[in-house]
Amino acid sequence: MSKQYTISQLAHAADIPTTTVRYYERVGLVEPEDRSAGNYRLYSEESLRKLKFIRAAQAIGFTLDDVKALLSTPSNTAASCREVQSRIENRLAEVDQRLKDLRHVQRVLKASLEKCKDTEQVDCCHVIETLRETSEAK
Amino acid sequence: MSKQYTISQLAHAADIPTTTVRYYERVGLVEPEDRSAGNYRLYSEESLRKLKFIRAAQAIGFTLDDVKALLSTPSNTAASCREVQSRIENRLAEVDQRLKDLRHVQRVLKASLEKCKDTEQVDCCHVIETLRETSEAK
DNA sequence: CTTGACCTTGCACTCAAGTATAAGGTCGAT
DNA sequence: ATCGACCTTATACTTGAGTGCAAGGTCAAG
Repeated sequence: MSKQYTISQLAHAADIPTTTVRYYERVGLVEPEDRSAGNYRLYSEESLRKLKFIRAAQAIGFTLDDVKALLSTPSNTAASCREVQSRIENRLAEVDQRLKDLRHVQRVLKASLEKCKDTEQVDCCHVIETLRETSEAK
Repeated sequence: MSKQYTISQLAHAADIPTTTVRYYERVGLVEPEDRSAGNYRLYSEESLRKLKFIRAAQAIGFTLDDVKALLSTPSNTAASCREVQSRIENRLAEVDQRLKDLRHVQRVLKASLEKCKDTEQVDCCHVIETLRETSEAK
C-alpha cells in the first residue's frame, strides 16, 4: 500500500493551493482515493501525477476542458489516439496563429516607440497616428 | 457643422455592436456629443475616430484601461509623452515574453505530435509522458 | 394610427479559472 | 481540555470585455 496524502500535502507537493485542488474536484478532474475517519480527503500517488500533468498541460495553453478530455480518453484505442492527436494539432494551430499575430503586434509597438524616440520633442506622441495607420492598413 | 451619427450608424461605421458602444460609454471611453429631441445619442466624427483607435489599440493587446489612459493623456506635455512611451514599453516587454513562452509551447507541442506519429501503433499516445518530462525539465 | 425598426434604461448573465468567506468539525500537542 | 493548525461544506465573488433581456419610448412609412 503506497503513501497517502492529505489535501495540503498533495497541494504542497504539486505546488498548488488546496482550494484549487478542491476546485479541480468540483469540475471533475481529480478525486480523492478515500476519506479518513474524520472525513478528510486522502489522495494517492496517482493524484499527484495527475496534478502535475494538469499544470504541464496548462502551461502549454490547454484549457481545463482539454485536460479533462486528455485525461479521460479511454487510452490505447486507435480512436482515442486520434482524438488526442487532433487536440494537439488544434492547439498547435492556435499557437502558430497567435505567434503570427504577436509578431505583428511587436512590429507595430516597435514602430510606435521609434516614432516616440525620433522626435525628442514635446509633441512626440505619434502613437495615435501610428495606430490609426496600422488599423487602416489592416 | 459636421455630420452626426445615431448609435447604430456609428456602430456600423466602426464595425462594432451598438451594445458595445453603450458599454464603452459606461466605462468612460466614448460619450455622445449630444442628445436628440427623443433622447437618442448623437455622436460626432471624433467618436468614430476614437472607436477606431480603440479597436486598433485592442488589436495590439492593450486593455481598455490602457486605452482609456492613452486617450486621456493630456497630450503634448513632456510628462504625458513619457507616460505613453512607458505604456508602450511595458506592452512590448509583455509581448516579447509571451513570444518566448509561445515558442517554447510550440516546441513541446511539436515534440508530442512527432511522438504520436512515429509510433503508428495503437498505444501511440505518449503525450502524457512528453508533457511530464517537459514539466520536470522546467 | 398602426407597424416595425430603432432607441432608452437598468439589471443580470456569460466565460475561465480560480479566490474569498463563513460557519463549523478534527487532529496532535501541550 | 484547549489551542492552533488543519480540515469540511456551501455560497458568493473576482476579472475583462462584453452580451442578453425586459419594459418601455420614438420615429418614419404606409
